[in-house]
Amino acid sequence: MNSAFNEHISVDCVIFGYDLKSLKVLLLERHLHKPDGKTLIFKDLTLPGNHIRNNEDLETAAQRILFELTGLNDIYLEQFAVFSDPVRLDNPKDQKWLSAIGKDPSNRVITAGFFSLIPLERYYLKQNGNELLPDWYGKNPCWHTLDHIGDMAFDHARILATALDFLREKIMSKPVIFELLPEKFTASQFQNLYEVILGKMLDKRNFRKKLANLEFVVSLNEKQVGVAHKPARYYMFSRDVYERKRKEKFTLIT
Amino acid sequence: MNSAFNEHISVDCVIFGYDLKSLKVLLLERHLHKPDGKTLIFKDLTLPGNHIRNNEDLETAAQRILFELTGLNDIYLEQFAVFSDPVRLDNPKDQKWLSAIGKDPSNRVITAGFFSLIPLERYYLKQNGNELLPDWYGKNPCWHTLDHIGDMAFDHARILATALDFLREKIMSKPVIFELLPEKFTASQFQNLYEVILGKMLDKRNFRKKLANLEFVVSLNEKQVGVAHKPARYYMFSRDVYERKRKEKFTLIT
DNA sequence: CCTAAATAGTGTAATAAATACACAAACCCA
DNA sequence: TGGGTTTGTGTATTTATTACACTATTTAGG
Repeated sequence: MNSAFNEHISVDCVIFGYDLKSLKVLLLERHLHKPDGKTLIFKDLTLPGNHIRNNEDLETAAQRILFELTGLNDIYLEQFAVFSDPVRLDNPKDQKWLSAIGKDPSNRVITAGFFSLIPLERYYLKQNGNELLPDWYGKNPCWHTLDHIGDMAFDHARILATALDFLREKIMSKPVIFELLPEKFTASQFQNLYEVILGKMLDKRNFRKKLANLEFVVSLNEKQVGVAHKPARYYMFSRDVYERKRKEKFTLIT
Repeated sequence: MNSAFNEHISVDCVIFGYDLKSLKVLLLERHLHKPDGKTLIFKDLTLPGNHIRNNEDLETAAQRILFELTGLNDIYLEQFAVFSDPVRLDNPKDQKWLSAIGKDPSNRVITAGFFSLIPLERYYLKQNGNELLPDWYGKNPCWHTLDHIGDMAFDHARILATALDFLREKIMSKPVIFELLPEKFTASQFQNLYEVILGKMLDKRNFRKKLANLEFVVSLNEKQVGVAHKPARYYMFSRDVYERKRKEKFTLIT
């Protein structure tokens, strides 16, 4: 048991964030240059990922990657699927790229997809404090909105799509949505986040009625200041209350 | 790309069945004998599993195992988790066993857990038709109820427990429960299956009211015959109706 | 043939949640 | 002080949820 990389297994992280307007995902750039090191053959996007080490499990590997990229180590992380198509690395451009970086392009790699939710404000804090490598080994990490993402490496577009489906289902049954929000948030920000994830508008009054029934979303005696409109009340999520009050609903099937 | 086994990755199948009384899981026996081939060192239970082949993905490998074991190839199968603890094979008895069967006990193996639901009647049809190997290479496959399962190999007890949690969640949101029932079933059989999976009793009248509102569970004009009590009406699941009528409920969080 | 044993099948009243829908209130800025 | 902007609220209707107890239909057995 050592800490060398296991060449057969990798993890890829789909890291979501919310900037109070839209849902974002953190992606890296991949560049393939001609041997002269200058002429660009192609450029596309990848999910942050890496092979696992022989002494770590999948979750630990994903945590490692997240920490390297965001400086954060207490963020929401969950494995959501494994991608094991025997030909998942077999596109010509991916084969070229593997050869170029000195890997055996015929080596089979299976990857576990991890799903992570991060409060963007915490990322920006690290970034503004210069705690993050500005261009991360030339891979230039950037937050992308989900509607115009360019070409992606390997099967990463599929992994991303699967993660998004997973997110949509998850927010309906587990209180994970709060992992994307700042500690205190307004009802509108909360509603908007549901709307951007689900891709549909929700009725404001009915939404707030449901919100009022969520005992674990507690309303603070604090309002927005300095906004050019009626200031909104802040709410926060209480995990304590959630754990105590979660309802064991029996629903047959929905 | 060839069909040799990949020594790094395996799949393990948690195969559930329902005999109209209780929930069962299909397990194999593992025996370790002294080199004399007679004295038994230990005997325990394993989930059916195997390494994947280099030319198949995880799902295909799981299907292969299921087919070998049940003769069925159109049954419900879903990956539910990956087990990647670096020390998952490191219990002394497992190490001994790996050595005894000629494997390198220090080789790391990651396994994907698959979750399968099979209508027991179909299994018994195959079995009674002598289409199944009676003792399956000495591993004596048997359906076990979940309350008294003995010692299990590797981390298989944990995999099984995780699968059971997964099942409990899944039946509340997707129509998978019908995969365990015969084609036609009575309301009581249906309710009992929920009860044994969830481990709690449900109110009969309320259950039937919900059942009546499930448009995709259609009531047949057919009753039990030959039972020593009032014969019950049969129902069946209509996947067609389900696909057309499934409700897109918005629930915030439950 | 009558009875017992077993399970099926049904209704109501009270409470809680879901839906559709429109206008006044509070703040900043110019 | 008026205009722009976003917050925050209520009602009526329909639909689901819960708690709860008795009659009906069949076979088996004396």
